[in-house]
Amino acid sequence: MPRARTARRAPARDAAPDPLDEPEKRRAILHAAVRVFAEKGYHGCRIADVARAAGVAYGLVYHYFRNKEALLEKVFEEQWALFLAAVRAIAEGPGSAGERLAGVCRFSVDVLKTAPAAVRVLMLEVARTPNSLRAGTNRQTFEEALGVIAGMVREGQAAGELRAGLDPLVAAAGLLGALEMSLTILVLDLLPSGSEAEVERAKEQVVDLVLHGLRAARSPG
Amino acid sequence: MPRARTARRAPARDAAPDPLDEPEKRRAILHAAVRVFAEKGYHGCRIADVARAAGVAYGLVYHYFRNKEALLEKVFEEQWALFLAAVRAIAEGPGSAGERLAGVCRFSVDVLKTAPAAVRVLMLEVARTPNSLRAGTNRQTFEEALGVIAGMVREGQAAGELRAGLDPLVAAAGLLGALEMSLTILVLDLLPSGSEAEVERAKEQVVDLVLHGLRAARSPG
Amino acid sequence: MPRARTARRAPARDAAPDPLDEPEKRRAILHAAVRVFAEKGYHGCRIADVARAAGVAYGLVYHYFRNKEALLEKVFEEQWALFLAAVRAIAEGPGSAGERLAGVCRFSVDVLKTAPAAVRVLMLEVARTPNSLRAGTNRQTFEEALGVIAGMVREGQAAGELRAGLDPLVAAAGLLGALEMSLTILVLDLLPSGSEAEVERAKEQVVDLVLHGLRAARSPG
Amino acid sequence: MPRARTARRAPARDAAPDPLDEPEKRRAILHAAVRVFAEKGYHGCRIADVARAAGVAYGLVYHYFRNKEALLEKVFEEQWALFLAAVRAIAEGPGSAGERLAGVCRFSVDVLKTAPAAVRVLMLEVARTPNSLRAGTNRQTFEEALGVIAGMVREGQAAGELRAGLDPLVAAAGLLGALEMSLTILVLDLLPSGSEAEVERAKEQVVDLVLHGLRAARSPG
DNA sequence: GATGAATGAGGCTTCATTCAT
DNA sequence: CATGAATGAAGCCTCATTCAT
Repeated sequence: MPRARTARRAPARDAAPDPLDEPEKRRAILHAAVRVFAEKGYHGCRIADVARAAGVAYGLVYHYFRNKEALLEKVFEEQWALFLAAVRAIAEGPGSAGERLAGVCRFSVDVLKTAPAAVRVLMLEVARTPNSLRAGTNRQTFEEALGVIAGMVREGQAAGELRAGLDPLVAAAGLLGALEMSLTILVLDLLPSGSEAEVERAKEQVVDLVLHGLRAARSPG
Repeated sequence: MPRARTARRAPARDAAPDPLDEPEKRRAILHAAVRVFAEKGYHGCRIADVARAAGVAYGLVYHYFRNKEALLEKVFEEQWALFLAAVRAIAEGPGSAGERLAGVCRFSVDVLKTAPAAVRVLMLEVARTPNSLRAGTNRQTFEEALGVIAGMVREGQAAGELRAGLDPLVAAAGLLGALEMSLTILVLDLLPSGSEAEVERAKEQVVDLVLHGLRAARSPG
Repeated sequence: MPRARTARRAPARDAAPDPLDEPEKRRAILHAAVRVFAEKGYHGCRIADVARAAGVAYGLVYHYFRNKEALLEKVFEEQWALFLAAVRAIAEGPGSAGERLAGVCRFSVDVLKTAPAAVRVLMLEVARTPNSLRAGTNRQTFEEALGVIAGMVREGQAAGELRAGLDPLVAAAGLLGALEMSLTILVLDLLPSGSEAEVERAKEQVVDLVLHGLRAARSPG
Repeated sequence: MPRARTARRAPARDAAPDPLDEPEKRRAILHAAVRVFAEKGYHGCRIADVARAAGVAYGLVYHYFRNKEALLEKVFEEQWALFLAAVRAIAEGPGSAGERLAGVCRFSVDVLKTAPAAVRVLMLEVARTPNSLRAGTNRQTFEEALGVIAGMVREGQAAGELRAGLDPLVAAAGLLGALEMSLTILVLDLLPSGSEAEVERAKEQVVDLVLHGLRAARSPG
């Protein structure tokens, strides 16, 4: 009698399990980790904090993840994967390159509203520890995101819609950077972001900045 | 009995001493801290690492700085102060707003070539730990830099040189962010940066991107 | 309703079950434990290691044994019981005391060839942890073995075959000790023990040493 | 001004410092470790126990020793070094080979009276953990001791004083083993060892056993 | 000033053991 | 019987910080 759906292979500590089959508590731990890392920072929190936030026993974290760092990796991996998937969907969707790049910006700001904690982890912690961006899955995922965006830039340039001469990689990095720092000052409340309208406005500002740059259309300079 | 010339006010742990009178080893510690923080990150290094790199006993670090965090603050303070001073000099110098903003970008990339470690500290660690940007001198310094740049944007807008409608703060953040991420991919070698010429080219790309944005001047879109 | 043949008394955790009726997996666990304890030592292995080696889930170990220590006790008990039974058989068999003691030595070395892991457990772990020989079943079993051998010595002394004046207990301990250390250097490969012949020779050396001592028959001393 | 005697090189965690210059507390820790390991066994004690017994702070143990295992190694090393030195002195001293071997046995038993804790560590813990005798300094030291004793046996055989035909290594191992097990039963109080006289008697028994073996001089067998 | 021995709290990690299925 | 997810106490080790010299 095949115990099909319930068949659960060995916990496979740290390997990404089939989402449909993923133990509920493993997910709880990952969700809690996002919140806790976002709140107190990777170095500022203890595994115990994550476990408590997840409502599980201390040791269970180590049942599912090799150690604290592996947990962080996993969190990054998942968050970036989500982001990357969305960016890909936009990149492969309809619209001109400029429209799609604008879409990426808008999406990013929207996520901030929906899941600020996740964004903070991505923004404040990802890639910020030396040797984090420099190696491993994170770097790879980051490069992929960069590549997808650079690809859009390239398309736009080929279509004559975007300015030629710009290195697509530099452009992509600039876009992500501008995006990130803008989100950061939103997160840090350097910019008024209380109301829906304010965030909406900030969103268009970012889009505008990245697409049109600073200079006035018919600048005297 | 006045020990006139040697009269050194109480070590003034952690206060910035008169540069001319600053003990050589205090300076050595600060320099070492920049390198070590850049190399291994604040949390990834021990006071002993800094002391060793400075060639002093680690007790001495505590002679000059209240604790590890105070040392970090001081490092940030100095690095940002240098950056801020340069940005201010450019901001108050000659040229149109656009030219001066371009100057800031060029200066930043140049610093990277001269002192990559210092830049990495600024880029990777500053403001990236939750509660670090959110409070303290760092945030203040960051806001100042943001303000100076936003000021230039405002001037440019007033002069009709830069596009009105853009929030100067968002623009400033975008500029810093684009700058940072571009530098980051340079640092991470995602962009070829071996030769002088390559770095020079990257520099102009960044300037270009920030000032003109992505869209072609007479885009068909 | 008597479940006659299948009637298995409550698992009787840890009690030695009727050998004929012993669950196969219980035996597998015990066998695995001998190997694993021998390989990594009691403290150096986890219950999970034993379970894995036995090919069962580690929960099952607790089905059959109260805890890790009880498992160790059981392993010792079985190994020593086997050894003790053999020694007893020899002791009660034919031959002079000297011949029988020689038989014990020969048997011991032979076991090493057959089941080196089991010997290592006996040699390296038994009784070596403070409080292990000092109390519990192990000590008792050890004392029994000592007693049986001392008995043979006593018989030999009574028969005038073995030197009087020697404390039988000291003699028994000396014999076991010499045996153990000799086996140890075999196990550790301090002595060439690759070939059958070499082991055979070592065996006779040990017998010789214990029975005749070091001094030459008509020593000048 | 040369600070000759006080000149203390870097702590050299774990390296054997010049005895004359060894920090008092380092010595205290080593002494305490011998006692505590002997009392509760390596696995049965915590670093905190050692620190408390030594009257120092927890962390100081790690100032002088890399970790718990390194501390154990050091303890073994020192104890074996002392034993080895004594054995060497006896081996190189006057007397026939038999007399000197007897001297080794007597010395060993005497040490037990003087420093039972140290002996227990040597007896019960040394070489008893798998992979302890098998590698590292311990094995080497053990082999040396074995070699020195085997050397005496060889001399005795050459002089016709000891029985030829015996493998010196087996003989040395047998001697050490008999010695150890005899000491063990003394330590474990399987043999009455309360009074001075009893221990003295046991000592001669061991000497007798090892030198003359079990068999009666003119055994009927 | 300078040194590094000494301190001890904090936190990660392990792993024996329990228990629901 | 069998499984392995879940628990949590225990203990090793790190490292910021203090202090006597």
